[in-house]
Amino acid sequence: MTQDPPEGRVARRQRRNREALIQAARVIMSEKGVDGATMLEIAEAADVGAGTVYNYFKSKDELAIAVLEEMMHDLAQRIERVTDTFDDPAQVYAYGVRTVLENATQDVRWRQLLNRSEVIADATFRRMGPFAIRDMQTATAAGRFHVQDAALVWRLATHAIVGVSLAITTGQLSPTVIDETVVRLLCMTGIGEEGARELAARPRPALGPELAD
Amino acid sequence: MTQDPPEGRVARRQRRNREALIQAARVIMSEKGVDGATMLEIAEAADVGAGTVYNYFKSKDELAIAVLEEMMHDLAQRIERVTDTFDDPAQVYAYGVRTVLENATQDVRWRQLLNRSEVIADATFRRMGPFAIRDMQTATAAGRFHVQDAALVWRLATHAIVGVSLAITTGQLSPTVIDETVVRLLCMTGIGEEGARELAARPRPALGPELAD
Amino acid sequence: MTQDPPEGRVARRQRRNREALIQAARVIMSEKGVDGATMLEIAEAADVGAGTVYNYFKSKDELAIAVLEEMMHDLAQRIERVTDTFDDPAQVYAYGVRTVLENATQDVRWRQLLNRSEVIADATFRRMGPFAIRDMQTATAAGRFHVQDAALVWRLATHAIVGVSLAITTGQLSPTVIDETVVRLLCMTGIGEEGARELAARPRPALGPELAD
Amino acid sequence: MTQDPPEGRVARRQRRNREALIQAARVIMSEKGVDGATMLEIAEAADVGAGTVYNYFKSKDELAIAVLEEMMHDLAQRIERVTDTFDDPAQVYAYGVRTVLENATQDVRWRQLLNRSEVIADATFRRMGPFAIRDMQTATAAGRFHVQDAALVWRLATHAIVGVSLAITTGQLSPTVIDETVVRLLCMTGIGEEGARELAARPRPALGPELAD
DNA sequence: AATGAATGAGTGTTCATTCAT
DNA sequence: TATGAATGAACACTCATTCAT
Repeated sequence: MTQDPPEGRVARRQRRNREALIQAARVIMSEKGVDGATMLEIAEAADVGAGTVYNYFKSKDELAIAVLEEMMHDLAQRIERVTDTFDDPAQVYAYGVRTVLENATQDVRWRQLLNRSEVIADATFRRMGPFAIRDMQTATAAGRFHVQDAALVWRLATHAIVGVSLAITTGQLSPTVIDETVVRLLCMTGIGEEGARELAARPRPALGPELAD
Repeated sequence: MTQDPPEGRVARRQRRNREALIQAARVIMSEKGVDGATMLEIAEAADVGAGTVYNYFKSKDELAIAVLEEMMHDLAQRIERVTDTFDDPAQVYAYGVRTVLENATQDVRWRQLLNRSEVIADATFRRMGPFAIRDMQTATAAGRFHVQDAALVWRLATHAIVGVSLAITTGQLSPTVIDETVVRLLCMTGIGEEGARELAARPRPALGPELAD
Repeated sequence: MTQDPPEGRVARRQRRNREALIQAARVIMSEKGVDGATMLEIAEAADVGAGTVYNYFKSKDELAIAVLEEMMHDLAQRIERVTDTFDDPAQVYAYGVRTVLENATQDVRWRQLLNRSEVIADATFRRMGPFAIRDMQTATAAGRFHVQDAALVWRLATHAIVGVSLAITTGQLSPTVIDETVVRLLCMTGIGEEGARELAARPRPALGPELAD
Repeated sequence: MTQDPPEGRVARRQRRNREALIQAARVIMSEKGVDGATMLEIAEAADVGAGTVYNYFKSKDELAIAVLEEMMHDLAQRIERVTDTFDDPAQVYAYGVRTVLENATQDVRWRQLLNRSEVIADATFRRMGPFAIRDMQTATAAGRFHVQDAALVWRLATHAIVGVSLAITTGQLSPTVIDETVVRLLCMTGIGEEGARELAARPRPALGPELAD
């Protein structure tokens, strides 16, 4: 009964470097935007050589994507922490959908990070998918939702969310459409319009603060 | 009986150029961000030579500011169009404050346009000031507000709005603070907390669409 | 009856710059190879700013192609100077074909300049085409050749030349195949094998020296 | 009764690595040129780690030299195979000189491999020297040549060959000088101009193909 | 005032080489 | 000795800005 071999020094340094790079990029890119951040300053902030960044990320773009995914991971955990106490599994999913949509709309960094919707949608799908899918399945088991292919529903939802949020942040849509968007996305779970409206109208506890680095 | 002395050809072309440049920059910078937009492509879109831009704007930064101000001007007009029909002058101001705050929070372009809060606050103060100040004075005359130096109150409000919106868009504050922020800003007019809450709670008609270029 | 408007100062400087760049690149790239030459040293040798090079050539590659074409142009002129005195028009073409082939094989710079055969073949086709085609047509008119579509024959010849020379310079073929290659290429003109052999066997005056820059 | 002490596993692997590296470099550098080839891809093609290359070659330059020498070794063997059947020992040397000159002129890889003449001359001197010197001595013993210090003559010849070939490949000399160059180099052996011309004029069987890797 | 060629500082990225393991 | 992660110098290329015309 051996444990995992106690991660060698090299592997440890690599993990540290990778994380340090993502954190440094997260801070700097959030401040100045992706274009404003230079690879050199990120490298220096992470205390590695200029070329080392490219041992971990093939390009600045890939680093930006890693930062985006890290932020999504964070968000997912903050959502978990709130929904932990919910009794109704359907409400867990509803809270998640709403929160993701609001963040996509209001956290500039999501857009500042990448201008390409597909990338954001993809990251959202992959990083938050496990939770969303689990929630839908739980709610379906509890008889609240009626979803067969939860992954598909989540795929549809992420693209819809990103598309709408893009339209809002570029002034094509008014932010007031958020409420109705949530209702429509909940309808996709087969809960019925009444149920969807009721879910969407429930009071929503505020999200905890962003995790420190 | 002549009209305004028929603006000479030169002056006409200059106005056209300036406006064309702002419109071109608005479109391109909205799409690609300030950094992503090049002065050359803006010049070409506005159908002027590369160097000509600098006859109108001292730098790319100054052009971005002009675009920001243009967008604020637009927003002010769209607000006017809605509040035109309001009976209560206090509500006019309340609607304006809330709308500016929501836009500052949700329209990425404001931040994408400039990273410096002071500049945004300043532009907001100057471009929307005439309306806001007028509204406060009207409401004061009607006995709803009690404001002596409306310009000062508006100055305070703009900096507060921009600061809070920055905190929201960078994840330091939850978007849910918006409601309370509006109430507190209304309190500054001397309407009293009860009145502020009541004003803030009134239904808000949606803003009209952005003006075409 | 006006002359060409006496080329303005701008146009003059531009021509000077372009030529200076090509000459500088020709010298430096010949010495160190394309990869070994840096755009900055070429710019400095041509006495222009680092960025200016890109006003004339979209990329280093394009500059290398321009140098290649310049060298072909030179070669064409040196061939002309020799063949000027030939009586037999067929011999003019024969001399040209042989000389191009020998140069392609022996002047490292052609290969050092570009590693891509198609580009070399294309440059050869375009820069020497006018001469080669004219020669074939003259020889056809004189009853020596029987060529309908001279451009096509020249197209075939250039690709064949470049392909064979590549094989020779990479050691796949022995340089001794050059003689037979010339004969076969001459056969394409319809002069018949005997005639081709006779043409190929004639003594060949040496080419003059490369033109100074 | 043991043979050569059965080269230990270590020594065997070392020889294999060194050879594999040279072969890999030969192929890749021939394709892309020295600058175009990266040490990493060479290492991978030879199936060793990136750092391992430096246990065998101090630098990329030194590896390129090793490749050059390997190619010379090859060439020497291919020459041997042809001259094996020659009766006149003087002709063996003559064939060798001519072949080296032609190759230096026509095989781009020699120049692509290294830009410094001295290095090429040196490699030629060392790798082909044993054969050339032996041939001169044999021919002297047979009364055909009159050479006292064969190594010196070969030293002179190699520098002359490389110098002329450089001039040809850079367009300073016409390839037609090759014939006369061979004659003059043969004269250095004391065979007399007549003899040299006669030797140079003899038909030359083609070289066999390059050895596969 | 308008033009667009010239400029050069600044950036992302590559890669030969080193070195700790 | 073999490894491959780390390094940083070097380079192609972009683009805001200037300035001669």
